[in-house]
Amino acid sequence: MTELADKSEKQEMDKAYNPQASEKKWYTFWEEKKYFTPTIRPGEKPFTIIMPPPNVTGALHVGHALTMYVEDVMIRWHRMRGEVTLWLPGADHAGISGETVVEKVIWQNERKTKNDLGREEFLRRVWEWMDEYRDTISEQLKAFGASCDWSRKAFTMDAGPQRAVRKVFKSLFDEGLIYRAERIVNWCPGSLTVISDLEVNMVEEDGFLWYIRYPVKGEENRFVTVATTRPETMLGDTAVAVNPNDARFKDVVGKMLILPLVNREIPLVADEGVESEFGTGAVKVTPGHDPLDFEIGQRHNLPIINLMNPNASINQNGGIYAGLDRFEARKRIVADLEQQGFLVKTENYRHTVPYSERANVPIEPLVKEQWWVKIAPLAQPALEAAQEGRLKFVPERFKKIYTSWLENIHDWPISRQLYWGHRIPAYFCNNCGKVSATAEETLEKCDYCASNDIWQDPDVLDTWFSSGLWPFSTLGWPDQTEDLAYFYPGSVMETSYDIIFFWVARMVMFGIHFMGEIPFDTVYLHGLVRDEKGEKMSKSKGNGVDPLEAIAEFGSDALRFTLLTSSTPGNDSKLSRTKLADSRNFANKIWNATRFITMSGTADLAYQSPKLEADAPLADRWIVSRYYKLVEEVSRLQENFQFGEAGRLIYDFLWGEFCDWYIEISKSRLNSSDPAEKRKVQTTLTSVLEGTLRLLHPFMPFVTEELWHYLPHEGEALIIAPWPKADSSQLDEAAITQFEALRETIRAIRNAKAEAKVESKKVAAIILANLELKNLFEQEIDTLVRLAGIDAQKLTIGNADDAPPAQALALVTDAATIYLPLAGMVDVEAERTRLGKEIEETRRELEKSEKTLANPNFAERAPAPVVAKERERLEATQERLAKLEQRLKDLA
RNA sequence: GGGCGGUUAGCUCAGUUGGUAGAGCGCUUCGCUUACACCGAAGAUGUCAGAGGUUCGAGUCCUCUACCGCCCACCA
Repeated sequence: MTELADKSEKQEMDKAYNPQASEKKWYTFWEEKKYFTPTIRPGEKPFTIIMPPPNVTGALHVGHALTMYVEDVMIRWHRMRGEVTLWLPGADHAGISGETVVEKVIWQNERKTKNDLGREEFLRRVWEWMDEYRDTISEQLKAFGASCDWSRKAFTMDAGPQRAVRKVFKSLFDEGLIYRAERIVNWCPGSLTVISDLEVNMVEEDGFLWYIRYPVKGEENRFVTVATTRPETMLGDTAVAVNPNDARFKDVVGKMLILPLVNREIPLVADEGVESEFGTGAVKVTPGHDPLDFEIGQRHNLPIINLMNPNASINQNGGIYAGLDRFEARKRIVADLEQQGFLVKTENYRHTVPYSERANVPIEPLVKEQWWVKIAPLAQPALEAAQEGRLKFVPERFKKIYTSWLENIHDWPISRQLYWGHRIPAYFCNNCGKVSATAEETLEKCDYCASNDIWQDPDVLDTWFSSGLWPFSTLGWPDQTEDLAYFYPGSVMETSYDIIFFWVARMVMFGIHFMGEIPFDTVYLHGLVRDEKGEKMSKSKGNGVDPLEAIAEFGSDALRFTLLTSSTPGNDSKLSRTKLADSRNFANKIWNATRFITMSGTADLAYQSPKLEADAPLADRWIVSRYYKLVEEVSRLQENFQFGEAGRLIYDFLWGEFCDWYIEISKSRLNSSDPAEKRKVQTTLTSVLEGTLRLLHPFMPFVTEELWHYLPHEGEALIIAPWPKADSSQLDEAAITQFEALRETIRAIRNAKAEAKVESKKVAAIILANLELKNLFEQEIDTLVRLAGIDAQKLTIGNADDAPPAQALALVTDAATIYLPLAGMVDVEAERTRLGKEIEETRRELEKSEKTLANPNFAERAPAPVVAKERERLEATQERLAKLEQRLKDLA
């Protein structure tokens, strides 16, 4: 290992950063050194993130990449702060989608369905698939640079989590919080299972509203007209309902109607649930296939007719329509109604249709006996945790979304008619007819009559049931393990905002119920990653960015830095190639900065942290001060989960200040004939860079780790190097303002040269300034000469009141007045115009300042520092204006 | 029908205790200065969606409006 490190120290650096070479090398190094595996230190509060387990249904997408990067930023940061840090990785068996994916593959290869194979064989195939893809996912996580503890990796179908699931089922069953009931459920005719409301998407579609008249029994030519979007369900109508306050129907309520086509008698009932304003005010009631109708049916004791086969074709209860698909039946029924004179009219109608999220077909509401979780007793404490502020949300607005969902929560149907998943640990007894639950792998005999003539429920549990236990099932629960005691509750739950209900809420409910504590104190929610056009990435659209491809082309750090800096918490972001290229360039920039510094011969330099030295040159004091400011800012932002902003600040510092200015300034001192002088500047260069690499490490772990080993350092790896401490004793505010003056001067000269299109690289210059700044410029002659492009022989630094030269460009800054006596620059007229423009601009600024200060309320109410600053600004502007005006006068 | 988010330079977006608008890309003009052309220097461009309000002062707080997007919801 140290061999590896030594090698990078000695090697001559390449001209450009090569991510591929570095990424594998360092990940292996970190892993072998076991940096990802925390050492439990009793009494110390650890920082813990349980990774949202990706579905084992294929490769990871960019959304996963963002998840991992955000979590890894937190993890690496806390690890560097010296905390016991655990990031526990895992994978989810993904119930329906897992089953569907494997079904598809088998169908493609063998033209066989899961039923052809049978439960056992099918499950064997699913396991094969899962084992393969779990490895793929692990490989991808490694490519991301995820510093998670592989020794603790978990899978929702592992023996441990399986045991946890049974234990929870059994407990809730015993507490009466899991019950079995016949209710209306969302049936997915595509995947042939029940799904929860959360798995249903409402899709707006153009459809029709059909008006059908139902004859009133025994009254010639009297009808009640209903409006419906689903005429085919009329076969299962067992009533028509109207609002009890609807005067139009007062005298018909209670009478019987004749159901057209079927000729069955059904009552006209009055129910509050009916909106008089809609349609005709009368609604057909199909308790077997509509949620509202089901409720009306419950209230009025209406019979339930199930019309559909599992694949949503009409069953034998549909009479002559039996065997038809529901949409085919719709056409026929409408045609028949029309033909027989029952169809009053057809209106175009835009409405929402419930679709199964998984199979992308309209769901079919139907009545089925299912297992349910009675949710209110679990939801209440989860709600309170948020309301009382124990559970925090980042960004805060999601708290409201979370609480309002819990306030209106419905019972949770948990059975799924699948093979793949946690088999429901409930057994039916053929002898006594009762049902027993167990926490064991199998149950031998009925809990009630001890008969062994029992059979297990064939269904499995909703995948979110096991996901909800994730924060403690991964730590060994129900056993009281050391991990569980130490790492539960976790610190942050980081995930995408679209699974607050599915997952976050359920973890909180189960966590409180079974562990007595919320499973984490902070929920951090990131947004969706979209494509360049802002569209949601998806496989079907083919617009998804494959993170591995992006990594291959730009590097893992580039993808990470891009995703982290182009988003703010909770907001969606767009990913584009130009952004990726930009981040790659940044990695290359710091690579080359390091290369430049080390090429000056820093190999034998002893490590030290950036140090402010009173007698050091201005630039040194400046960059060290700026570095410590950065440390403070970045740490603060990390604390507040503002990773994007933190990353951007480091970028700006490294590129805009360290490289553009400090390295440039350092060049002449690196060439100094005085070895001590060279050492000094090298020390500042390496120490500031080393410190900044630490700050950057969570944002670009690979390149920073690689570069760190080329620099003087302490310890064996950057990943475990201590996070820099902010230190106000290392701040020299004066150096910052002075350096600013120097920068301003250099920029002014560069600007003037560019605008005047000066050919020669070095120009003559006369800089006039007040005493303090004059001294500064004299000390910084070398910097001025080199960075502004001044001929050292033709530089004069004088007092503010020295006589100005006649033939020269005049540049007025707050720091100084600079004269450039440029050859051929004798166009007095042009110079006058230029000065005139500048005077005009300065006057505008002055006016603004004067206006603010003239307002008596400003001085009275604004805080003193703000007023003082405004005064200073006014004075500086006045001075500048005076100088400009003087110059204009002199030219005449 | 409720609720939330967005609307800032041509494009993509920052801008968290309210104090005279920023970055990257793109564009223009220079430049192979011994780290980097995945580079350097200089430059241009904003009624911060609109209207009102609070305030000495509003991109930032409040109200309303418009457009875009999302979430929730049993008008068939």
